[in-house]
Amino acid sequence: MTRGLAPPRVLALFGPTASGKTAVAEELARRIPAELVSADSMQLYRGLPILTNQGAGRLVGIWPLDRQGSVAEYGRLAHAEIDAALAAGRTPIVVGGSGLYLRAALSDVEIPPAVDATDRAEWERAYTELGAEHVHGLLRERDARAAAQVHPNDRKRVIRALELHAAGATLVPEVSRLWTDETRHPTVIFGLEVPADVLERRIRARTAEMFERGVVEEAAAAGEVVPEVLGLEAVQTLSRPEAEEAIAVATRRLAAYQRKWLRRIPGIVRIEGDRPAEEVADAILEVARARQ
RNA sequence: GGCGAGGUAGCUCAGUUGGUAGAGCACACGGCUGAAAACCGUGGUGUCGCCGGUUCAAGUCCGGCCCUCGCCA
Repeated sequence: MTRGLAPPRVLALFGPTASGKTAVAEELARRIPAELVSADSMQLYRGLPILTNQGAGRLVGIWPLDRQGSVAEYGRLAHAEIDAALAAGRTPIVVGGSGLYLRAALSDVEIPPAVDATDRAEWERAYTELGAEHVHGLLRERDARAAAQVHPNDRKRVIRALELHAAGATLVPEVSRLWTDETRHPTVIFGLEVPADVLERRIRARTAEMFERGVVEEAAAAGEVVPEVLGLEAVQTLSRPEAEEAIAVATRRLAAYQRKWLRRIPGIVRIEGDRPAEEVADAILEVARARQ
């Protein structure tokens, strides 16, 4: 089979860590001319390929570990990759487990602008010196809608809302387009879900495998990094059994978190059960073609 | 066998002069438009090792037993 897909010109695959996204994406790429585009906030970084489960695809390992990336920046890169693939007659398959990143890749929703770093530092100081309630009160006077949405203890968002207001923008737009089914191109999004016990087994196996593949050396070489990568500190500071346990626990929690995002994505087609990647890939193509 | 320490939530542990069992982590649910594997909110899930005694009232005091760890034999 060599033809591409149209009108659903973009496919997206979402699912928890260890749900088998990567294997399914690779099966799809064998069946149609495709380009895999990662929608994973951690795989963007270069230097921890084992710990972050990097596979093939665009937007994998593109940033050094000492930089602070952002969704907005990722979104622009993803748009360019998707459009380039389409221009080349290939089907972009967006694969990832970060819900916000997936939406940034598929939609053209503008994520609010950057602000002056000194502004942020000032709000940080105000938050520390005057207290959460006081600063939240300032936000209520300036942007009541944002204040209603953000808890006073949510330091990051209170500060973000204040700096956005100062820049003439808002954290909470009157009409949100982020979690709608709007996409830049006709798109079908698939959500992979596997039973909890299967996921647990795969997480354990994958964690053990990381150590076989040399995650300890990888982590030692990385040193101190900007993004908070799951398990990095554990691998650097704990014994292997302790680190394996810590990573398995954190990965299980991450998978639960990703399941929440999966349910939040509008129009997602859920594929459930513990099925071989070939079978899932066939099912996905069948649904995608039915929408042509 | 003797001496010592201990047994309380899934885990690690706190619990004062006896007065409605509680922290962290885990877990569950929810929020989250420059960090999203981040951040924030809510929730205690228990035969206090077992049996008996004292007491209005026992995780707490008394007696016996069981189990774990350490040291000595």
